[in-house]
Amino acid sequence: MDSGHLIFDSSTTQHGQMLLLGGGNPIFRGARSVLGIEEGGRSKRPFFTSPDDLLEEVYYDEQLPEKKRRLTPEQVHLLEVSFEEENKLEPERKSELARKLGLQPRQVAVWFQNRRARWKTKQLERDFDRLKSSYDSLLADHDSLLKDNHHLRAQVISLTEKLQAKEAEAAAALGLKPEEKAPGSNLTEQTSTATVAALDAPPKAEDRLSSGTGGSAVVDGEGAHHGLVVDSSGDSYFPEDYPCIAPVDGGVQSEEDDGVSDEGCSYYADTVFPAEHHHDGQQDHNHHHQAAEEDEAQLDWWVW
DNA sequence: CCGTTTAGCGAGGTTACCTCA
DNA sequence: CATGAGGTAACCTCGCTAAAC
Repeated sequence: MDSGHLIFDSSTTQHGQMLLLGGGNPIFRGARSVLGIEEGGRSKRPFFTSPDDLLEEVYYDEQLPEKKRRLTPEQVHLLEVSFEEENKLEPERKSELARKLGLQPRQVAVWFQNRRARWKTKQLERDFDRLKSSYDSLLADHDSLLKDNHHLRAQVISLTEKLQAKEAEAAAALGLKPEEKAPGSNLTEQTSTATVAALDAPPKAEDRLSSGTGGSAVVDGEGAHHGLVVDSSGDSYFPEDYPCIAPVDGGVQSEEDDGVSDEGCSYYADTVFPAEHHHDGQQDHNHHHQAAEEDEAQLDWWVW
């Protein structure tokens, strides 16, 4: 099962050292041949069967292992087209492609393997960018809300003080003592107290999170200006045009779809955002209250 | 049926070659 | 010309699966 390294196979050793010939003849340095690679690539690859082969002019002329060659643009184009159709390669399609392209089936298989790896790398980069911009937007919203809150609180205090002064004046005009309040004056106190309390209190979980009105407290309103979307079901914080991001709730990807799908799906789904931030019908209903309490306890959500 | 062997494939990681700035 | 970086073909290892025995 192990790869059969022939003496003159220039494949690397376990530590990446080259097996060089005759003191490291540069001619054969790294000459990983694309010739004679048998399907499967784990059986013997017929490079030089004996040292004598190397000394023959004919071999040099005709059988010198090819240096690694880039595929031609035409070959790459056809492979790309095929990859677009399906990023996995069935044996039949592999043979067909190899025949069309004049390549070894093994080369086609290797190209698809590498292509999937490249696709995955790019996809991860795209996902990272998306997540970062979402995070930045949310952070900006959060900062903005904190400022608003600060401003409103100052206003409440200021207006309350003015009202109290007016009440004192009214009481004086009626000849009442300062500790005696004019009729209805306690209403002002109650109102201002309630207002400040509202500014102090952390928002209810159902206000912060996606709700029936279609959005979180953060994302509602200004969030929309940043292209952020919490849709009516609260499934995703990703923009609507984000291609095929899996629903966060129950968004467990199938085995077949393990992030390497050709569908352009994100690698991130249920691991990115806490599940409790998304509605999930009955489960959400059952845990809503508890989750809200935990949120309030754990998050420094309402910071002055 | 059940365990073992074999072969193929995919993911993840690595190496070495090639190209280009 | 030398060199370092980036892209990529080819490879290795490991795990999994299915077919054959």
